[in-house]
Amino acid sequence: METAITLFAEKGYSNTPTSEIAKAAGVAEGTIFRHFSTKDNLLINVIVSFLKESIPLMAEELFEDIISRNVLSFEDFLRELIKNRMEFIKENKEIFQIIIKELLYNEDIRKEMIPYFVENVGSRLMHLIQSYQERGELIDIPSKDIQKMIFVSIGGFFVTKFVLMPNDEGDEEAEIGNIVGFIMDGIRGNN
Amino acid sequence: METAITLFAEKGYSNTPTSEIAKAAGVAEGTIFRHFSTKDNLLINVIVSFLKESIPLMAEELFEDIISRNVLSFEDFLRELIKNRMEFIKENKEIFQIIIKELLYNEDIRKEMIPYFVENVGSRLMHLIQSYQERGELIDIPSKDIQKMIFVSIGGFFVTKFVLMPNDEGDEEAEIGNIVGFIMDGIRGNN
Amino acid sequence: METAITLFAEKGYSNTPTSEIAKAAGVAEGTIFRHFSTKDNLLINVIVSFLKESIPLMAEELFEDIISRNVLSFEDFLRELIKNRMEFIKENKEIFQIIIKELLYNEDIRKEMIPYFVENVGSRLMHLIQSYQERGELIDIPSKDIQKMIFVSIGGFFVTKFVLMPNDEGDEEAEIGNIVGFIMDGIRGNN
Amino acid sequence: METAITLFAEKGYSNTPTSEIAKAAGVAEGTIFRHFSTKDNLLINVIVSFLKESIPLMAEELFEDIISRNVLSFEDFLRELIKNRMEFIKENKEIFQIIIKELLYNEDIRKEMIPYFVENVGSRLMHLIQSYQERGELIDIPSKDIQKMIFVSIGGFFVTKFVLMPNDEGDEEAEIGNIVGFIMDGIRGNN
DNA sequence: CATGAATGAGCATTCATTCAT
DNA sequence: GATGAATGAATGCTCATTCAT
Repeated sequence: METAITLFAEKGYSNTPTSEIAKAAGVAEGTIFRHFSTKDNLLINVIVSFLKESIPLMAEELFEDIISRNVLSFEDFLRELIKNRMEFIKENKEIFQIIIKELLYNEDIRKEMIPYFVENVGSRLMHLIQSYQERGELIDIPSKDIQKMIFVSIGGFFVTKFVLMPNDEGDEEAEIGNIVGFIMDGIRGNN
Repeated sequence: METAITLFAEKGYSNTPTSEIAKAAGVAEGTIFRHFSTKDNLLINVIVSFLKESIPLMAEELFEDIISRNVLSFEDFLRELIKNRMEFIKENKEIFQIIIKELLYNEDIRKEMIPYFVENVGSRLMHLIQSYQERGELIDIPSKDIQKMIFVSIGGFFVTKFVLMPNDEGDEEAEIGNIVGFIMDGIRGNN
Repeated sequence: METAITLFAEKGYSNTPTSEIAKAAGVAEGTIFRHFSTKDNLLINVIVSFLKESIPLMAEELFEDIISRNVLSFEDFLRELIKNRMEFIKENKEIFQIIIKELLYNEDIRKEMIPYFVENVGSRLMHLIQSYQERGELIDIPSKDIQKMIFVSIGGFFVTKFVLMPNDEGDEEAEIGNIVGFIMDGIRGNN
Repeated sequence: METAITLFAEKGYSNTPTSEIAKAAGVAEGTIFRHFSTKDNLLINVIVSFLKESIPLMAEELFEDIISRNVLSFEDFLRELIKNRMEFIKENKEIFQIIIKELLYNEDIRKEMIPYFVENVGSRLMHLIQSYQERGELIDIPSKDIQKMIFVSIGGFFVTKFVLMPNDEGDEEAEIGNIVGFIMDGIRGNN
């Protein structure tokens, strides 16, 4: 699976022959099929086992904690969320690239992943947004719209940084500051 | 090329055999290769000829006009920009899907398109942003950062709407309002 | 198709790789699939096009002729039938072997061929038998039973001669005499 | 071996993976190879151990008995033979199907089985025929020819009934009567 | 300039067989 | 003796590309 992740990330799923995966992994081609039965299944295994690990973790670590303590401002929460996810993706850069690519390319994966993500992450974020809205920290528009903006901004940021332009180095601290500022206050000048 | 666009959008470039394109287009398979010499080249032709048409148009129509007249607020400009591009993408939904998909999947295309786009659209937008910054309408951070936020927000919005979830109908007017509001003022509550 | 016939007859359908057929036929492997799309389809083509040629021929040449003239004894008819079919099978030995083998091995082919054969050959033979029965030349048991005996005897004879023991040379004239005598009069001694 | 018999009969030898046999038999795949060393060898074991059991039995039960007592007419002997073998095949339907199929498909098996069968069953039958011929009960043609007719008729009957058209139910008593009558007296009318 | 048959490298998958545990 | 993971050669099939007509 590790070898597959590396190769899929490099050349894309459908441009990576199983023979190459086998050779790179130092096993026979048959072994791959004994374990995963299908090349498609290997991809799904790679993705699912990553998500299974990462999404609950993310949910636990961040949301529950924060909600129960109720200590942070939404702005601080956002910063923590982005920092935390950025570290995570940096450690799992390759598989993140695969997921993003296949999300667009592969309808089956799209159909399975989007609802899974919305359900697990979306619903928690939504509650959080609502509780901050009640305290007046966030604007009073449908929480679903706020959530969507946040997803698009953070997702777009990560996709740009890790998939579209993976070679652009930037000052991460500053980038995070920028995006948090942007999500919170937009770009309007204050005169 | 029209047939190719339709099929590439439907099933993805690498899952569309040239034989199928030929049949659907009512020509012989050889004819495709006489004109484009390579399947890759057909894809590039499709994308490039679309961009050649659309980007200058976009540049002319919007930027020059606006800058010379100097009449709109940045918020109004943004709204016009998004409306205009939304119409355009709606009319060219299929090829937009292709470009987004291949942008992620195909390194060659990514390497060719991103600089082209940055140069043609980015530079103009940058100037515009700077002139609005000078008037104090936009915050005083590096104009490049502002531009990036705007790209990510608008791009993410379009990708979500037309590629990731093409079946979700929504109130467009409201959506545009939301995103413009978000880009300008973020999500912070006003108490 | 000729090459396929030879190889299928030699080693059996499922033990003959398409690669070998291609090589032996002096064409590329892809060419086989361009024409027949499937290995199964190649087999079916081989068999069907043979049957299409042979069965109507057999029906015309023998039955109609004989019935209309009404000249032969059933014994003479049998002799003619067997002689004629023997020549035919000798000319098409290989494909006969294929058909017999696959008839047993391949349920699909069995399900298609038996009814086809019964309908085309069986019904004509049945009428003939009945008309000979009316004249008292044949015993008075259900014509279907007579037909079945004849099929089994002639079929068994051909299968033994051309498939099971293709290397046993024998005096054909005598063999035919034997089998006609056997079908007509059995093996009972006359004391 | 029992599991193999069932599966070989169902789908044919070469369409039955050893993995499936192992699973259905509730043993590990390696175990099959520990016992039979080769898939081919498993088939041969299945067939040979069946023949070893059945042919001597057949020889003993029928021939010796009959010859020593010398009581039956050949017609009665035939009837007994067919009845007896029919029961036997009904009890071993699956393996009979396998043997018939592989007899045609597999040259090695054909080369081994036909001589074995001829030697064990053929020679005894030949003697029997000769003794009946001496008494004038059977026609005076080479006993080998009579034997061949009988083999083909009975064999063809069983193959049709149990392999080609295993779903056709029929009145067995009548079928046996028909075939015995046919072998003894043929189909000629008596006027 | 269009055609479409031919090509053959490339690929996912199967399966009999081996062997360390 | 049994196990079952690993093996890798073999196979049916696909598809971009070529080229004679």
